[in-house]
Parts: sequence; C-alpha cells; structure tokens
Amino acid sequence: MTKTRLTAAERSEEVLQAAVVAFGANGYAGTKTDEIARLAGVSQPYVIRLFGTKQQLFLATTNRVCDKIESAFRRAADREPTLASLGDAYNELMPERELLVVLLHGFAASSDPAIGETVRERFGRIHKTVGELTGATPEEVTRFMATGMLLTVMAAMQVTGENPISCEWATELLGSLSGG
Amino acid sequence: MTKTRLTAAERSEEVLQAAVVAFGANGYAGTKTDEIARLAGVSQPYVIRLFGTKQQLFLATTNRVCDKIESAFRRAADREPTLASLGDAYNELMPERELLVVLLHGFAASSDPAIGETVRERFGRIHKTVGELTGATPEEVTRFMATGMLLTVMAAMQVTGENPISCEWATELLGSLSGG
DNA sequence: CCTTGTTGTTATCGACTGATAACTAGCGTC
DNA sequence: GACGCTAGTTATCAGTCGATAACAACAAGG
Repeated sequence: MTKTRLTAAERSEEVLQAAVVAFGANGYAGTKTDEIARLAGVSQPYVIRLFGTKQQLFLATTNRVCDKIESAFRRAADREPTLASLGDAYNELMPERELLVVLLHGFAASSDPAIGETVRERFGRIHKTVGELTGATPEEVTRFMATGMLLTVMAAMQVTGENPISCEWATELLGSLSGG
Repeated sequence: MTKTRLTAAERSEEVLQAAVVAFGANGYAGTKTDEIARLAGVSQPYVIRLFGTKQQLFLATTNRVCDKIESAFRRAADREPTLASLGDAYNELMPERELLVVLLHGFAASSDPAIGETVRERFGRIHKTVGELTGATPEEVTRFMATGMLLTVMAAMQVTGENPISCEWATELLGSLSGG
C-alpha cells in the first residue's frame, strides 16, 4: 500500500502513464476518467483536477506518446541514420502496444477540433523528423510511414504485441514485411 | 417531406447509410444512436428496434463498408487485374471519406470482442482478396495494404477528401505517393 | 504547535444516452 | 369496413460519466 504523497507533477506523471494504457485500450470516447483514476490509484475527481478536462488529458497523453516515438527515432538515428534503423526502433516500441495505438485513437478522434489539430501537427512532425534524420527520399519516407500505419492498425486489432490473437493473415503479412 | 412508409428492410438500408456517415465522423463510442436516427429521419428507439443494439448496428455498418470496398476492388480487377487498378478504385472511394474511416474506427474499437473479431475477419478477407485478384506477390500486397492504411488514416485526419484541411506535410506526402 | 499551502478524498450534481414499453397509424385483405 | 400486421412514435427509465464543491489529511516553516 503505497500511501505515499507525491507532488502534483509526480502524480500527473503516473496518471499520464495510466492514461496511455487506458486510452490505448479503449480510445478517447470509450475511456472513462474513472478507469484512468483507478489505474493510477487515485480518485476520479483528482484526475480531472490535475488535467482540467478529459480532453486536455487526452491531448497530454497524445503529446507524450509522440514525444516517446520521436525520441526513440532520434536515438536510433544516433546509432545509424537509416530507415531500417528507425524501423527497428518502431518495432522495439511495439511491446508497449498501447503506446502506438494511442496515436491511432488520436487520428480516430480527429473530429474533435482540438484533437484533430494536435494530431495533424504531431503526425506531420514525425513525418518531417523521419525525413531529416535519415535523409531518405520523400517516396521512401512515405513508404516508411505507410508501413508504420499498417503495423499500428494491426496492433490495434491485437494481432501483434505480447500475446497476440493468432490470425492466419497476420502472420503471413508480418512475414512479408521483413522482406519489404 | 417524405412521410412515406417504407418496409423495415428499406428503412434499415437508410439507417445504415446514415450510420456510415455518423460512425465515420465520430467512431463507435463517440456516436449516439440519436444522431444516426436524426440523419436517417426516424426516431432513436426505432433505430434500436431495427438493429437490436448499437453494437449490432455498428457491426452491420462495418460489414456494409467492407462489402463496398471489396466489390469496388472486384470491379476494378474485372477491368484490369493489377494493384494499380485497385489503387485507383480505392482512390475513387475516397470522396466518401466516411466509408473508409468507418473501417479505421472499427480497428480502433477492437477492444470490444465482437467488433475485434469482425474487423479482423474482414481485414484478412480484403487482404486475401487483393492477393487473389491481382496475383501480386505477398510483399506487393502488403505494401498495397500499408499504403491503404496511410490513406485511411489521413482521411480520418481530414487532410484528404472533398474540402480537406490544408496541411503542408499532407500535400507533400500525397505527391510522393503517386510516384511510389 | 499552529498556520498555511498543497495533496487528496467523499459526496453529489446534472446532463446524457441506450434501451424498453406502451401506444398510434397506415395499408392490405377478406 | 373491420381486422390484423407491420411501421413508427412518444414517454420514460436506469445507468453512466465528467465535472464541481466542500472537506480532510499531511508536510513544512516560523
């Protein structure tokens, strides 16, 4: 029983991590703030007070996820600035299925103006970053992003990750990916 | 004022079309049955009676969308059985932004077991169909699907379609797609 | 030790939303 | 032209969920 008292910043961090899991599992509209609160081990009203609004919490979560993706790419490019290297980094992010899927849920929730704007901005930033880090041609970068979206969608469908739902087409598809 | 009385089948069809629009805009959890009802010009309880449940309506909507996509692919392959031909067909589907985005919302709602199962089944079927219709290699088919997912995600972000939100990276990305 | 600021909770509201029940009305048919 | 079937409605419930308000507990400083 960690009844420890944390600073608001520390607690926000924990809530944010819980939010990644919860939003990753059920999306923006499908997730209740109470669920996040229980995951974080605090009360639901406190979650609201820390972030003001469910929407703002989702935005913070999205930004957090994108930061993680970008920094993973940067680290990878630091070792070897190729698309293959960044691809490996993305795959290594996969075990945390939720992380990537949160982004997908952001895309899906784009009808909310604030979310749409944020998500467009961050996606564009990732796209640009990949190009700058690797020096690949626009066509190569686009293909990289396309593959990433396919993988993300598959993660959402739970056919990749730690204990995936076995699926004939999924294994076949993943096999043909290494070669592409 | 079309106060015409329709058969349950005909009315269901209208509701289904409304559901494509509504679910396409706001996703599964984010769409209220009342919204669909208003779009279809009937009362909310009647929508429920026609489909039993919001979930079942969403499943019907998803299946409808997938049917449309598959038949578009079949027609395209009928003219010319190449990936490029199917790609054109997909692009021609784009104006109905909702159509493709519904599928994305299905992926996003995969945490609901029934939706997940349906969506996996239909995605696998599309994947298989594309391969059979074109005779392309697994790698080529996978790349085709990846591109499709990228386009779908962009449609969700509203940077493609009839009056897209202008976006630097989006135009750049779309330009590099024709060449890929 | 008492005051003050910050962390956190409980209680509760108010709006929403999917679903049910009960009723109404059009249309064919015998 | 009453009967019966199907299309469709209004009224309403029961549960949910985000948000607010008021209070409680803990820590630090003077």
